[in-house]
Amino acid sequence: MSDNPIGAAWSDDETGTRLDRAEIVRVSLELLDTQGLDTFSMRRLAQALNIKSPSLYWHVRSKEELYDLIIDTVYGRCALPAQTPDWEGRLTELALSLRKVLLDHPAAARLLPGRVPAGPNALRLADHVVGTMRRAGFDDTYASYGYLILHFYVTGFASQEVAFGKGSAGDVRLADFGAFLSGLPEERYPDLTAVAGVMLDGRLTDRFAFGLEGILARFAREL
Amino acid sequence: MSDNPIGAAWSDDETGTRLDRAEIVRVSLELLDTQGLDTFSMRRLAQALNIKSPSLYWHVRSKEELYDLIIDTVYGRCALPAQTPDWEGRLTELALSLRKVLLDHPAAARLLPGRVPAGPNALRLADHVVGTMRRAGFDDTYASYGYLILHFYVTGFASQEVAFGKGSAGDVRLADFGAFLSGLPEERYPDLTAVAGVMLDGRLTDRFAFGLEGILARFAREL
DNA sequence: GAACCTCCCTAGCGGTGTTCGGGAGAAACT
DNA sequence: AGTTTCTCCCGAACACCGCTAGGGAGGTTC
Repeated sequence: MSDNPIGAAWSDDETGTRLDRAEIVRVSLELLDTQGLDTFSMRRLAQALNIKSPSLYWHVRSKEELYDLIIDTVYGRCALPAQTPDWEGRLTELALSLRKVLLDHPAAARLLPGRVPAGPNALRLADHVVGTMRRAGFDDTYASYGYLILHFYVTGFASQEVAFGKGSAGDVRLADFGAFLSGLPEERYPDLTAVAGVMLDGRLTDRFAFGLEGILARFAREL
Repeated sequence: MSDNPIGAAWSDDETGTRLDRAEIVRVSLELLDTQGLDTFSMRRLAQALNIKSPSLYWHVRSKEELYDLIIDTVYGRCALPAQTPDWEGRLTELALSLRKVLLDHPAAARLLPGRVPAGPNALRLADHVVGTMRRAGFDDTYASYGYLILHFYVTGFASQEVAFGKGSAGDVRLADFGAFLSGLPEERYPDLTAVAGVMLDGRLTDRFAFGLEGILARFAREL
């Protein structure tokens, strides 16, 4: 009956596809991307799935578990770079692409802090980082350093970025914050107000890469 | 009547002190430190203050505003380092002490991500960072780089740290996470499981300082 | 004495995550 | 074929949440 074009059309329009965790996460992410985190609730999610909210708890233990699933799905959208001997370049590429994925789903990125990334996709990513560093010559201690510091840096940076408001070009803009700083009393915050202007036109990608470069260079010194 | 020893004793025990925003924030922080963020609510806070929850809204516009006040109070506990020509040392000291302050109030630190630090204490800190870098010879662009990157790094790191659970010595322990990693299937995450052991005994302060060192060194190259 | 201001109250609205018990329908076993 | 079991969804309800409206007691100011 799935060959039936009518049935197929119906199942496309009316979400006749069987409901499972993957579908729940998919719709959740869609809802988060379009409506934001603040209005997200189990009842709204259920409504989007043509279901009542208690039914969700058959598939998911709690809202927290759902959040974990959502986050790991986002992690899964981050492609692992190809295996090249240039460990520094690979880690840079990985960090940049993970940040980009997180910024593509700012509402989901807000879920990140306060959560330990223990899903399969996050672990696969962690394993890749550790493996890259070990194969580059780092011992186990520094390899674990590398994973933790990079993880903290990327997720911390990204989650802070979304706090400043997302811009149109996929890059966060500091316009509002810059304007706010400009309006501060000059005598109390002389240096802040002085640099408020240049904060306006900053591309955070550059600053992210700048700090990342420093961290990786610090690791390179230990080789 | 405040001279009356009986009245004084009563006002000590029964919190007869006048209620203002500072007192509200003080009790909020106390509640957060002892009970955690998850059980914190306006009703519970009101109960701890011997009032009913609607009365809070006379002093505070919303729960979000209260959170802002709490966070800025925590920022206020971070002492600014003395003015020395060693900008790198000063910023290191500042970053370390800010992180320590945040980890001293883990529940409050969880409020940090998703929030722009616009309170007076946070701004004073920002001004100090920017001023330090400008006086060290950085131009306005790099000074604003410095503030943003350091802010993102410190707050991101700290808020991620509390997610991994706080240890007794004021330093976060990764014991649980390390044990979790050890239990993973070796064939799927070969490198992660291999380094799970050394993750156990890691002091996150060292890793925090390690990454910080790299970031600051990257800035030093631009001088 | 009247008007105002400060600060707290009761009552209640609309929402939340979550649990409980049940029930319809498909599947599996006897 | 009948019975049991399993899957998945539902209605009702609980306890709690942030927050608002309206009011009232007590002090301060004209």
